[in-house]
Amino acid sequence: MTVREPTEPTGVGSRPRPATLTDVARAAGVAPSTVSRAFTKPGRVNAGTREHVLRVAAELGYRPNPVARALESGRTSTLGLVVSDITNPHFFALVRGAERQASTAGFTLLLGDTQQSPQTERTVVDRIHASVDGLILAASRLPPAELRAYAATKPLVLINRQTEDVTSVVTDHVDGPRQIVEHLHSLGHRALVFLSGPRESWSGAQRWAVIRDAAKSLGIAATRLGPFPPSMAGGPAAADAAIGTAATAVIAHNDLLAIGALRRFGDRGLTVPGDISVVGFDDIFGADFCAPPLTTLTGPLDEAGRKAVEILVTQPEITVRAPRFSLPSHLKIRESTGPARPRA
Amino acid sequence: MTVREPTEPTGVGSRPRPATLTDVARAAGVAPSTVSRAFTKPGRVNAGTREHVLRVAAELGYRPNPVARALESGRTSTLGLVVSDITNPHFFALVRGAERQASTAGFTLLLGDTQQSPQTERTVVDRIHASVDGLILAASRLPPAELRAYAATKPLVLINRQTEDVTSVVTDHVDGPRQIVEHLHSLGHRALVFLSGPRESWSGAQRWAVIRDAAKSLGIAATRLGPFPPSMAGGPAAADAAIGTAATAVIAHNDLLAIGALRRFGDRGLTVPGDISVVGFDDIFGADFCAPPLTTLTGPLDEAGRKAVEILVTQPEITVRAPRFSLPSHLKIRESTGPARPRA
DNA sequence: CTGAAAGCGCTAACAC
DNA sequence: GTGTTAGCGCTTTCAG
Repeated sequence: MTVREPTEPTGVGSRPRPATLTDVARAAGVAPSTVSRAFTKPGRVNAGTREHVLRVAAELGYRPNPVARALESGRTSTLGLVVSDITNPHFFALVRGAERQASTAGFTLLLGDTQQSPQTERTVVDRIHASVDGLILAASRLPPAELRAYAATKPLVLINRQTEDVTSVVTDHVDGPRQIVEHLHSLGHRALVFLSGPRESWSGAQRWAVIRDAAKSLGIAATRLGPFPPSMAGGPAAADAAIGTAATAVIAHNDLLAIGALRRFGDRGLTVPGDISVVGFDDIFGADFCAPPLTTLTGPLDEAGRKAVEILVTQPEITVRAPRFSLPSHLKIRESTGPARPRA
Repeated sequence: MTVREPTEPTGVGSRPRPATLTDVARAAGVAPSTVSRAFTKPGRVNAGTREHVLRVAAELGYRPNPVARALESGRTSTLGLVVSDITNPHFFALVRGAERQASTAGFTLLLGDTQQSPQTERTVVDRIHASVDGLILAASRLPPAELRAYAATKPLVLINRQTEDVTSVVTDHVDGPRQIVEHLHSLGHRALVFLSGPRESWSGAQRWAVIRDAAKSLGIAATRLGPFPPSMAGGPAAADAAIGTAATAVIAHNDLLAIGALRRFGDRGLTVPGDISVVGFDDIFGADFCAPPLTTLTGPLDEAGRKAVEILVTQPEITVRAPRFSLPSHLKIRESTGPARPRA
C-alpha cells in the first residue's frame, strides 16, 4: 500500500496537497463515512462528533472535492450553457439570467461558445456532456436528429430553437413580429424591408415568415434583403441595401444590425425616423441609449435563461416529455420609428 | 459482485446509461487499460487493436467521462472565472476574451458571480475550487490574506486587483488616468470632479489617487464625489451632484456611470460637451454609439481575460512567483469632451 | 504490446 | 450512532 505523506510539500514553489476526507477522518479519529455524514447528513450523526469533525476539518482547511462527489453520485450540480457567439451582446442577458438562477439553486454554469459552427458546437457539447447535469443550447445550429440524440442522453433545453421531441424555451416569435408590422403600418408605412441575418438562424426564419404574412394580410409590401452578418459591422451593407429600395421602414434581424444600420443612415445623410424608420429585435443593452433610441421587440432572454435553468434544476425529468415554453415579448416603442414620409 | 445490465433502461421515460470504458473493453474483448491507452496513448498500442477498439467505442457511442478522468489525474481542463457582477457589461469583454482563449487551449470555463459580496465570493470560490485547474478572480473584494491563502492552494490570477504574492493582470492604472487629466487640462478645464464608484473597489482607489495627483501637479482642482453605484442607475445622482459644483468636466468611475450621467445632463438641459465634458473608463460596448459618443479610457479587458487564461493554461507554475502584468490602456477621444466653457 | 490490480476522494449500503 | 466495505469510471504502475 502506498501512503503519501499528507502534508509534505513535494518541492520548492509547489503547492500543498489539499486535505481529503480521509485526512480529516484520521485526524479526528473517526471513520471516513462519519466525516462524510457530518457534512452531508447532519441528522444522522451525533451532534458532538459532528462538531468535533467539523472543527478538525476546518483546522485542516478541508473542502469536499466536488469531482469525487460527482463521480460517485453521478450529479455535478453543474449546468452547461452553450451559446453560438459569446461575442454577441444578444447573449449577455441570457448568460446573466442563467447564471443568476443557477447560483440561486446552488448550481454552477459551464460556459461554451460554438463560434457559429455546428462542428464546434458538437465538439463543445461532447466535451462538457458528462460534466453537467443538464444542457442548455441557445440558438443551436445542430440538425434535429443530433439534437434529439443529445436529448435522449441528458436533460436538454433549447433556447430560441424548436425541434420535435426536444424541450424548448422561446421568446414569442409570432405575435411579436406581427406587432412590429402593425406598428409600422399604423404609422403609414406601406413598404418595408427585412434585413435578414444568418440563413441557418431558426428564429430569423420565423421572424421573416410572420413579417411576410402580416404584411400580406395588411396589404403592404415586404421584401427580404441579405443575409447580413448579425452584428454592427453588418449595418452599413444592410443600410445601403435598404436605401436602394422604396421602403420607408426597415426591420433588422437583431438590434446589433439595427444599430449598425442606424449609424449608417446617419452617415449617409438620412434622418431616423424622419426619412426612414428602424426596428430591431431583442432590446439589447444599449438599445435605449443609442441615437436615436431604438424601437425594438423585447426578447426576454434573461428570463429565458432563468426558465431553462429552472427546468433543469427543479424538474429535469420533464425534459423527456419535451414541453415547449414560449415567453411573451412586447414591442418597445422608442424614437427610431415615426410616421412614414414618402421618399423621393 | 453487482453487475448492472449495461443497456437496460430503468423505466419509462428514463435515459440509457451511457457506455463506459469497461463496456467498450468487454464489447471489444480487451482489457480496460487497453481501451484507455487506445484513447490517450495512441503510440503504446497495436495499430490494429486500437482501430478495433475505436470502432467498437464509436458503435457504443462511448465518450470518456471527464469527471472520472479528473478524479484520477487531478486535472480537469477547466478554469474558474469569477466576476463581481455579471450584470455589468464591463465584464462582458472579459468573459469573452477568457472564453475564447480557453476554448482555443481546449479548456472550459466555469463561470461564477459574487454579486459584489465578499461572502458570496468566498462561497463561490470554495465551491468551484476543486473542480478547476486554475482560478481567475476579477475585481475581487477579498482581503489580501484570503487571496494569498487561495493562491497557495491553486494557480490564481487576479484581474484589476493587486495584492502581494498573488499573480495579477491589470489594465494600466497610472498613465491612463493621468492622460485623462492632461486631456481635460489641455482643453482648458480647470476644475474637475471624479464620480467615484464603490468604496471597496481597488481600481477605483487607484484611479482617484492618480487623478488627484495629476490635477495637483497641473495646478487644477479635482474633487471626489460619491460613492455612486457603478451603473447607469447611478448616473442621475452623480450628474446632479456634479452640477452642484463648479467643475466643467467630470470623470466617472466607469462608462456605465458616465453614460447614465450623460443622459441626466441632457435631461437637465446641459449639453455635452458644450456645458460640461464627460469621461469614462473601460470603453464598454455602447460607449461608441451613445449620445454623444463617450471619451473613455480603454481597459483592454478582453485582453486581460486572454492573458489570465494563457498564464493558467501554459504556465500555471509561475503563479507561485506571483508576477504582475500590466496591459496598456489608452485614451479614446470621442465627442463627450470639448473645450471648457466657464459655467454661470 | 496487453492484462491485472490498485486507487483518485467520496458516498452508500450493510453490518455491528 | 459509527465503522467496514465496495465501488463510481478512469489511468497507471507492474507483470507477463
